[in-house]
Amino acid sequence: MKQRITIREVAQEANVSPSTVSRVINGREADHMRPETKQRVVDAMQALSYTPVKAAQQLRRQRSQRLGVLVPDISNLYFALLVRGIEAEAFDRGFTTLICDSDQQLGREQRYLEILLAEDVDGVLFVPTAKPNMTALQRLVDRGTRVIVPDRRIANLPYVEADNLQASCELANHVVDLGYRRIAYIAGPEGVSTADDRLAGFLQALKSHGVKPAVLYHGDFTYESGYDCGSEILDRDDIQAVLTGNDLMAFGVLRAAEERSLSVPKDLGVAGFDHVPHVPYATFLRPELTTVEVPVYHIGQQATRLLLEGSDENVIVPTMMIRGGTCRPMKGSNT
Amino acid sequence: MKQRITIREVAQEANVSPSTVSRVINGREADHMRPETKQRVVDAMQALSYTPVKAAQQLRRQRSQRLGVLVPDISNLYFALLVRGIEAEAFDRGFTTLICDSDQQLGREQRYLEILLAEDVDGVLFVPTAKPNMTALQRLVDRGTRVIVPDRRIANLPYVEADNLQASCELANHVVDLGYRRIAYIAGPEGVSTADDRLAGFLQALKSHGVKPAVLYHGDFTYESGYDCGSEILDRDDIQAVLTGNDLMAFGVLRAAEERSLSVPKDLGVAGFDHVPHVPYATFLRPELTTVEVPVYHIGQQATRLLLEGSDENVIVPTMMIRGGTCRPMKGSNT
DNA sequence: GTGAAAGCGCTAACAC
DNA sequence: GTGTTAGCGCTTTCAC
Repeated sequence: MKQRITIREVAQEANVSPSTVSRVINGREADHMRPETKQRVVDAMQALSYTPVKAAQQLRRQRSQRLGVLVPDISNLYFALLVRGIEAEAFDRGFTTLICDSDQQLGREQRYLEILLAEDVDGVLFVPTAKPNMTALQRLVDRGTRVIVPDRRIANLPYVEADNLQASCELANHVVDLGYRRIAYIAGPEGVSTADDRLAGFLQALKSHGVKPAVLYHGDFTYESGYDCGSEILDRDDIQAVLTGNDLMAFGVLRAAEERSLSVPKDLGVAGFDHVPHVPYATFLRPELTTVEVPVYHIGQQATRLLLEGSDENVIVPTMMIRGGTCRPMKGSNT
Repeated sequence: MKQRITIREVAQEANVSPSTVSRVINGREADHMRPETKQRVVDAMQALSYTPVKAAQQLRRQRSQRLGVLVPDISNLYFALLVRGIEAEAFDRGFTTLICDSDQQLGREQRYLEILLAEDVDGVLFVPTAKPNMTALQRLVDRGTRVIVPDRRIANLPYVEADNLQASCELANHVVDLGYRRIAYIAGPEGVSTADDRLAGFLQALKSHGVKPAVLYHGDFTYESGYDCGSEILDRDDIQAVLTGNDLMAFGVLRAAEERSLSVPKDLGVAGFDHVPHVPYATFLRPELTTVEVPVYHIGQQATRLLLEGSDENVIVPTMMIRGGTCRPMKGSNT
């Protein structure tokens, strides 16, 4: 267990003072440093394979070059892709990311917000589970930590999200245009902006066509809730199409349809939202789902960029409608 | 932007010295602390909603209570589940995790190993992309950082993995028992122990039955490589079954089969390995795949446990064979 | 039982 | 241009 190399030893090796080494580390050669001095330092660092100790830098600088990321479930592909977008952008800008998984539990979420506070992160990307815990969040904000909300809207925090309302509206329009009239909807959990917006878009589209929603359920974005609500809906026996707040619930509906020997889309129309399983093998899903693609990776990148650039603006990213394996861009998606 | 609360202010508020506060923070009341003193401190911490600054603790203690996790791709469900297992176990033990995504690039992997060194993590869970970068790794080990390898074997580092060889062998036996004889295999990338072991198990099984592998390809665990190799294999027109090193490549083969109007399993047998898409909607994959379930989440937990308990033993976890929606435990899986 | 004091490794005034 | 010095917030001997 080798002893750790400090800035002093590098200084000694290079025959300079610690501050000079520090200047090199921090690219402070702008203050007219003699090139040969710098070279000596660089060589010494190399020779000793020196790496500055982050904790010491952090303590001194009062900045960590570290971002906190708090998501409900990282093994949910939706969030995994979001995290990858964040991570990629942060890495490019020399930041590391502290990724935290609240596992959908408010207790853990709260605990993690406290940890992020103690960890002294320079910024936080926070995707709340449901109703976020405001007190813990407030303490972060009060300390001057910038917080941004990817894929959601809460409180007065800046956000980056897809235009869920608009996209959901277009999707519903499409379904009505296809001739479906007795349409059921399974929304996501109330209070989550993505769920609320998608529901609102659906309702708006139907209203504009003078069609009344046949029945409305609230699920919780899980496969199981889609299956449960779907089962109840299909037992009514008069529904022509079911739309859902996300793809996972739509899969639950498909399962319920299959159990009733309903063929999709012949006997029943089904549409989801978010197009998460855009992994290659999604092409093997039978039947293929009509849905809207939400560019989560891009949302992650964008949010990180805004966070690090200190911008406070809100951003809406474009979506794409997916049907029968073909995509057509939606309004405003020429970016 | 409120000013950060320090241990001194807590001390002042509680009318004690900083050292006493520190003793409370670190549960040092074992050194016979007067209960009322402790209470005063606790109250003061509460009142000021004080959180110790991690960087300072870390600098002083020379330990970070932080684990580094380096994986090839976190949006790959396989690794996402692994990471969740790690994260859950670490969280329970009061450790935070620094999750790093090498994006399959050796350069990034190297860079991240250096970052983890500087971050002063107490341990590293490292899933190398392919041939790991030994120099960077060595520096970590030399510094006394414990490194464990989940789901893989490299160098002389302790590891936790499934018995890929045994499971692959049983799977291949099953396929032969079903009557298939002209069997092709698409292995994962050479040098990755999971890929090598699965290939070895396959070969061993066939040998024991006196069956010669019809043809052997090496893919790289991606869907595309499965599709490419699968296409070439199926163009030969004499293959009865294709086995692959992981599920993703098997999906590529399914796609190739579909394009040739081959029905699975009627015209062609296909089996994968790892059973990653065990999300609910995997039940909608058509056709359903025969495969082996690798308990990655559990591997992550186990590895973290061993890492934190300072154990150097290697662990093999049991697997499960999946066919037609039913599971039967494999040899030794009574754990 | 509790306090005083000395740093952990680094950066940033301020000297010179 | 480069060195000296004083901490960042905490833990941990060592006193008493």
